[in-house]
Amino acid sequence: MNPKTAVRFPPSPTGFLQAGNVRTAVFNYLYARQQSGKFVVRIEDTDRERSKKEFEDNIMETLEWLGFHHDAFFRQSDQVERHKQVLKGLIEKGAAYVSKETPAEESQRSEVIRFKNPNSDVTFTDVLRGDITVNTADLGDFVIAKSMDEPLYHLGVVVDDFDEGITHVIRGEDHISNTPRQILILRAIEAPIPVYTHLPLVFGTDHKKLSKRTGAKPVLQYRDEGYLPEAVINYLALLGWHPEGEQEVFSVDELIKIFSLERIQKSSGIFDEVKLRWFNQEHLKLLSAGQLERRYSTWNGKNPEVPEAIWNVLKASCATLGEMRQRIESGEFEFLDNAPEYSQELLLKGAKADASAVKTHLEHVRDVLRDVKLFTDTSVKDAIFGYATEVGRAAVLWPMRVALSGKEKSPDPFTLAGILGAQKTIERIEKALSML
RNA sequence: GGCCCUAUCGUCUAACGGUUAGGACGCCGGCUUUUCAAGCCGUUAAUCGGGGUUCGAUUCCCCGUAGGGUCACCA
Repeated sequence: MNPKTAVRFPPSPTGFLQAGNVRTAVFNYLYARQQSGKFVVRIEDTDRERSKKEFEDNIMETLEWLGFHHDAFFRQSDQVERHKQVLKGLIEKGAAYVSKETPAEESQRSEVIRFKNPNSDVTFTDVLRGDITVNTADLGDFVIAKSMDEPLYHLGVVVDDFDEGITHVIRGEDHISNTPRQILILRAIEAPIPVYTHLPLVFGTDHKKLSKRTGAKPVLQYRDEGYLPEAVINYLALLGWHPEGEQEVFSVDELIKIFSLERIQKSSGIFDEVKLRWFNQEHLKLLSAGQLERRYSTWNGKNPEVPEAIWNVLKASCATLGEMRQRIESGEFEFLDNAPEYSQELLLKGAKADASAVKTHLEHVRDVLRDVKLFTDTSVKDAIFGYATEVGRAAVLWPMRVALSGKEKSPDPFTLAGILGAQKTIERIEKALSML
């Protein structure tokens, strides 16, 4: 670990983690790992009223699923004594003061701690946008604590970032307007100013900041639907950031290697679930049949009973593990174990040939297959394909496929033959023959 | 409304000031080992508007316009 770089991901446990939050986590994590720096997770629970344990659990479970392991973890509520100490120092210096108030609302205190605003221009440098100057005068003497024991957000953030040695603050651009007042506090406690990178926001299809209301799902729901964490990370990383070149599918390790703050986009992006699906399917395809089966089993909690070759079929037609489960559990592949029932009509439907011709073809196929020594999908294909091409592929392949599957739609006949093996394949062709 | 940020195909994006403005997703079409997929090939589609600067602006500057963010004793 390189102490030169430290970043943090500080969600407040007032809601579940959705794609917008998680993308911030992705950028922070990628940057931390690339720099061999420290990735700090901090639960911002200074608002005791709204903070809920279930949300903290959701946050930690999401990070765990993504594989974003932290190098340090703490809750802001554990730092109250430290915040109190800083508050005292600030008041002694005259940088803050206890202010008597007339509560406008019932929940408000008659005494709060306000920061003495110098009412000046504050300029900071954003990695993406360059210098940003804001006049803090219209902020007034803002409240930094409700009481000595109840620090508020800005105070907590600044002190905790300082204590953790945070060097890079990578957060949503909705925090740009918070930055000047945080810098004011930073100066008052004589803490170094971190490098700021304000990320463009992630919008929903309504072009508004992603939120629960606008249909943002908890990211864990994508896990439940059968998305792979590496696909979610890949998609989110490319939402608002782009490497050089035209490659889009990357492993997490590759992303860590090539990520750069400088190439982050300045304008907001819309979360597109359709493209996420595509990324997921691409990552699914990267898995071998064996790997896929293991991932599926872990995800589904039990071992599926389908032949290994089916995983390759599933990969070509499903974008998520959930879709695979649906296909498997619908009984679609039961025909592999039990000889299928079907009508003569279906057997001839796509053959573009009459019954007697089909009969001749299937007899030929049967005879040829009896002589195939090493019975695999490719050897079956080698044995039959030339003949099929000669007499018309549809006339041979369609009935053969129906004979093996009993279905209008299925994997191709060679794949099926390979899965079923010589005996079953020939038996099923015999059965079809008996129907003609 | 004040302050701040942003602006390339529907979406994600590429393009040291000089490209027929490129790629990806989706859509549509075609090809194929019949069918459903996958794969391959192709089509459709964009520089917000107006002024500058420049031999030359997607690119730099200004003004509009549009979108967004933020203005708590929330974070």
